Amino acid sequence: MNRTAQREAILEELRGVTTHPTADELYAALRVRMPKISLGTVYRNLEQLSQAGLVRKLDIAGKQRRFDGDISPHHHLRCRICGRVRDISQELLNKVDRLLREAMPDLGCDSFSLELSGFCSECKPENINKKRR
Amino acid sequence: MNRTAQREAILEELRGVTTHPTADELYAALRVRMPKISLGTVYRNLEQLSQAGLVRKLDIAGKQRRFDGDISPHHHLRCRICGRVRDISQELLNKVDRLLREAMPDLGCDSFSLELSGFCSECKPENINKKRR
DNA sequence: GCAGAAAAGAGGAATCATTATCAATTGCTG
DNA sequence: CAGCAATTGATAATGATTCCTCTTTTCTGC
Repeated sequence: MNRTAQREAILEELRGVTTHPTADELYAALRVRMPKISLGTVYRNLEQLSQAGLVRKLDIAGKQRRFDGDISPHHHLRCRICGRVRDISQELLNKVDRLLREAMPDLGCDSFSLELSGFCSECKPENINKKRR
Repeated sequence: MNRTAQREAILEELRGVTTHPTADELYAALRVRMPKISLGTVYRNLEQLSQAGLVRKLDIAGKQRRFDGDISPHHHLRCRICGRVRDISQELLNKVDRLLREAMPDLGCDSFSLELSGFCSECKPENINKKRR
C-alpha cells in the first residue's frame, strides 16, 4: 500500500475525531484542506484502510456506513433517531460480553460483536414530538 | 386503512414465515400467487403496516431492510456473513436487558433495543474460507 | 535523478435499495 | 349506485456506494 497525501489526510482526519463519521462527512471535512479530493477516493481508502486493519468499518444499522479511527476493541450505541454513534464503556461491555458468552456458547468466543440501538441524549423521550421520520 | 387483497397477502405471507424477509424476498414470494403485484406496493404496505404496529420494521445493519411479522417484544441476531436474522431467546435477553438498564440508567428504561451481530450456524468459523465478501 | 511498472487519483457512469409520482382502479359510505 | 378518498402498478427519481477509464503519482532499482 503506497503512501499518498489523500490516504494520510483521510486517516488523520478520522483519527482526529470521535464522531464515527460517514464517508461523505469525511469528504466534506477533507475538502477544506484538499479541495480536489474525490468522494470515490474517500470510499476506496476507507475500504483499504479497514482491510489493512488501520480503521474500523462499523457494521451497524442506518443507511450510511460509518467509520472509526479507534481500532481498539469496543462497542457502539447508535441513536435510533439521529443516527449518531457513540462509544460505550468497556466495563459495561465486559459484563454483557461475559453474559452472552455463557448463554450462547455455540457462537464461539470471539465471533460476535454487540450493537445497541437507543436514544442518545439529544433525542431522549422529551423530544418525542420530533419522532416523525 | 382500507382492506385490499395485496395488503392482506403481504401480512399473511410475512406472518407465515420466520425468516425476517426483505421487501424483495416478500415480493418474490407474493408474485407466485399474485403475479401483478408491484414492488412499490410491497414497500408501501410494509411501511404502513409497521406504522400501524401490525408488523415490525427491523432496524438492523445490512443493506436491505428486513421485516418481522412477530410484533411481540424480542430481539435479533444477525449473521455478519450472510445477513440472515434469527430471533434470540427471551430469557437471555432478560438478563442482558437487566444488566444494561442498571448500567445505563440515563437512557431510560424502555428506550433501547439490543442487536447482536455474529455468526449463524451456517457461517461458523469452519467456513472461514468463505469470508471474502 | 530517471525510466518503467504498479498503485492510486479524479470524475463520472452504473448499480442497488428505497421512495416518490401519477394516471388508472378499487373500496367504502351514504 | 355515485362520489371520493385510498390504493395500485408502472416507472422515474433519489441517495449511498461501487465501478470504470483515463491520468497522475509513487516506488524501485539503476
